[in-house]
Amino acid sequence: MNQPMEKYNFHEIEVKWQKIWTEKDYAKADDFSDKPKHYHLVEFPYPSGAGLHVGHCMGYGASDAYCRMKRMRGYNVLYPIGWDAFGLPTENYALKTGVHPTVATAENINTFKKQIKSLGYSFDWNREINTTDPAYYKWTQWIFLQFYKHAIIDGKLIEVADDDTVTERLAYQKEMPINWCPSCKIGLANEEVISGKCERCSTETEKRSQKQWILRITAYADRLINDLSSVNYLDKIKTQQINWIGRSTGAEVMFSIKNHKTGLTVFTTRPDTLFGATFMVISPEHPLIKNIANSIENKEEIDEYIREAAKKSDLERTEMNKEKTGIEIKGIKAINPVNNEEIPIFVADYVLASYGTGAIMAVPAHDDRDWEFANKYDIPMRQVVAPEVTYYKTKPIEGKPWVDRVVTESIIHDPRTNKYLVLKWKKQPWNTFITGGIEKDEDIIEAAKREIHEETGYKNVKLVKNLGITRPSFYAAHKDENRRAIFHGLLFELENDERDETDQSEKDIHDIVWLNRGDLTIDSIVCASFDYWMEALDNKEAAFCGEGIAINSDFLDGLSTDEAKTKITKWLEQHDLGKAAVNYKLRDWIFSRQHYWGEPIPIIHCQKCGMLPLDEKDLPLELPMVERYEPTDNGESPLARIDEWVNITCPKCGGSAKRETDTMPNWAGSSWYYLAYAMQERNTKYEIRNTDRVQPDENIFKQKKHELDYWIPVDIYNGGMEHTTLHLLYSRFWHKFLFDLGFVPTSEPYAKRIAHGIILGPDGQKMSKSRGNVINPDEMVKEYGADTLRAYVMFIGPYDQESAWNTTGIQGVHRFMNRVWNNQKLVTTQNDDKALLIKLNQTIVGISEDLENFGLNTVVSKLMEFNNTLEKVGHISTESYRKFLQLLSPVAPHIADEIWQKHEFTRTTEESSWPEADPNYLVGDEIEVVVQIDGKVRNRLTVSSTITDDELEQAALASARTQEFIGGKEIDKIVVVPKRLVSIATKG
RNA sequence: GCCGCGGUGGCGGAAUUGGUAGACGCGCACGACUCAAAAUCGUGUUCCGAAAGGAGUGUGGGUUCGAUUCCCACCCGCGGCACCA
Repeated sequence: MNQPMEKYNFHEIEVKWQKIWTEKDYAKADDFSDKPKHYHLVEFPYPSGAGLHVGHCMGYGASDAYCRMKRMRGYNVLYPIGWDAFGLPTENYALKTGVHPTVATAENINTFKKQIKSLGYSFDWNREINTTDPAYYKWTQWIFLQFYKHAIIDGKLIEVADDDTVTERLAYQKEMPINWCPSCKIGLANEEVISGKCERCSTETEKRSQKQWILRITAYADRLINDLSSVNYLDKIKTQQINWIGRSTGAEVMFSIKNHKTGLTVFTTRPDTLFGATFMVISPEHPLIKNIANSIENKEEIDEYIREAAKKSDLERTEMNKEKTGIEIKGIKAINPVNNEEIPIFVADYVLASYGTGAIMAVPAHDDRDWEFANKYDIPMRQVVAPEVTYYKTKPIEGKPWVDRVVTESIIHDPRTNKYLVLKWKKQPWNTFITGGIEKDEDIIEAAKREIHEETGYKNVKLVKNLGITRPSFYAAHKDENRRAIFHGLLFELENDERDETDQSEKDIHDIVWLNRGDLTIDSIVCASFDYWMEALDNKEAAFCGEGIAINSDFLDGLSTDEAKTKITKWLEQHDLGKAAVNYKLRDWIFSRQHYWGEPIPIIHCQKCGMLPLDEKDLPLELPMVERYEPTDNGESPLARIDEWVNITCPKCGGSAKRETDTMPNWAGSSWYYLAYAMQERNTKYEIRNTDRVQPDENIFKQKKHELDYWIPVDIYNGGMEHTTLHLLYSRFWHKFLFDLGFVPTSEPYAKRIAHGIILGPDGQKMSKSRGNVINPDEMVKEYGADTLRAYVMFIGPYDQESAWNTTGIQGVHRFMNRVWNNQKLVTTQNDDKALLIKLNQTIVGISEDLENFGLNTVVSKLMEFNNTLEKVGHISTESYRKFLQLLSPVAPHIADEIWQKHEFTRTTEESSWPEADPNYLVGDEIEVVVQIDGKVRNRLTVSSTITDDELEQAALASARTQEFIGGKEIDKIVVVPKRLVSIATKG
């Protein structure tokens, strides 16, 4: 190849190879093979009018590189693509232009397809799916019907008869307040409301009551948490799922209401604090208000508050969270079942109707929200948990006996001088507050006063504040024992100077000193509870929400929080006053939308027979053509306007009936699409259509059982971080349901989930049209080529982090491609230099590992490093060059194939196998070793790579430079790290 | 507030079973080519210092022969959740 190098004409090369790959059907996955399978899923795009986004390139390019490598390694790879095409943007477009969504979708898909193909991604187009294709959504509807026809009872899936109106179906209809977006005119799932605003248009949502279809995802809540332990997701994703489901364990407690038969049941995670409940709160929507309306003395006031609360949008309610409001229900009292205390009941909107029982017992001393509320409305608090403190100055000593005590610790304040009294000890270098043990049955205040009198002589002190109760552990040196003590902190005020002479024995021990607040510090005073007392002293106390030791709680006293929870729950169960209970933040999934462009819900409403599922053989229930797409103002779907579609005869009684007019949400079609890919090898072989050989009693999942058994689970699911809660949770839920039905072989759909970061605009801001910082992949392909764009999005930064687009960065990668192209001329028949062979083999090892771990930025940098070495060495053998092209091929497949072909290798790079490193060429003959002296690098030695530790140590010491830095000092220690370094520590 | 993640040159970022900090790329400087520019190629580029040397991975402490990596405390940034009892 001595002719002058022709220019790197990437455009020509890329078009050429894309055509060849398509003709060869290179990416085709085979159902069943002797090869190991790899099912690699990327999130299928929503074909919007805006076209492909560089963010898509990030995910698809990374996965494409991975899949190409896997194919070279001999895997039967399934890497499919399709279209998640139902949804609002297309409907809005239709609304504006009158173009039917089907037409707009087809156009958009065309554009997307062209763009995706221009990037050379190796998708298996034989398995392309489209959620808006009736052949596809037939099965989305079919799965919905299965939800309707089944229930989970005692953890088991059972079938529910059509006329059964009692059993709780997995799909059910219910009148309920929904989040209504007045702009989109659509009901939103809780998940689609972001801090009170519509996820799509950011309009404030309203509450609206409407009949809605709901999927009972909560029936799977525990499994959705527990099964996370069996999958390989990023911890971040697992945590997000767990938090979203929000499982809390605790107890339900029944409070009775004085002079009423009705009770009030609450859910609490802290039943151990039951003795500290000083009031109760119910949500404004709570039925109790209706049930006992006649007993309420301030009914009007309450009604007004409820009306106000109902008017508030979710946004207002959350914004209001700075200041809690509420109102006491006068005329009724609740009775605390453990001590029969009468406590007031409030209505307040900080308690949510939708969580737990919609009512709480309020324990202001141990809950921030209750604390705030009690403070505002001046409700008494009672501490029932003492925080445990281990005193840092005198830590308990293992092996010493433990002694329990109850102690008062008093701080005396003199308001005239604003100083605090401490005892300055004579024999010990410390100060203390006035402490003393409490005798049996002695009043705490009296005991404290007695102690104050004994130790200071002051006769007239007045208790001004309870500083709290703590439970410190410490070592008491004078008795040589460990102590666990309940400390009562008390603040007294000195009323006058009237004082008795103290005993000589007291005078011998300590003096009395008055200090300013500023001189009371944790170091100057021996006091285990110092921080707690000072917080209270400075009026900065807060609810103690942590765990500790139960106090003021009768039979729970002395127990740890965990022990107390167990004991009180048992007690409640024994007395039929409550039970252990679990609650979730996760709500059931509101599954209906009042829109046109979605899957029709296949249900029939007959006046006589009630609700009926559409017969499965009548699926798919196709969307009718309409003229107008606007949702109706009363919130009904546009389908409700088409009389000839809505009105049908009841399949059961033959009378008049109506179709359900709600459609499914955007999430429906994507909840099972990965199964559809696996069930559709090619259109010629099998089409998912109701017109072909599906028997009435058969379904596609049964027919395609072998294919599903072969492909499922998805081995790697790569997508955006933004879908890691909702879509992932929904599809896991559907999959578990299908697993229960026996249609899929695993309980989890995705063995591994990875997520890529987003690409920001060059300004570091999220790309958006309005900011004008959008990078168009088409333009990048035109200017630099697909290979450069592919390599650049890999090189841009760590795969899972967000990164900003850098215009000069892509130029740098393009320069690399050009250099790769030009370096073809360096291929010779000469033998390779050893240095090049070593670099090559190290690169093979490094890239293989990095690709496997999605360390894509370093894959590219390692290719660059090798290229740099090649340029320095100046020549490369054909054999080594082939290996380099193979390593390059997943990242930049077009240029790799083109050069490969020019060098007249048969087959394409992809058809070749992944190179193996030669272990003989991973380390050179000579290595550089570092000598550290007293922790600093002082010397570098070039030694044989076979050197032993002893030889290395000797070589290090023998070096003149080493000796110079040791400078005659005595050597304390020498550490040799084999073939890496020698560390010499000198004395002094 | 709670949970999670992170903080390394002028910039994006490499390197963690503790073992040469700054790979690779960008930018910048100088040089070659050119009438000139762009492109390309070469050399250099953590900071201070002429050098010897010293300092250095958010801050402060600790463990160690040795810490970006481990431990403690703190500061800052980002992401998620947010009155979930």
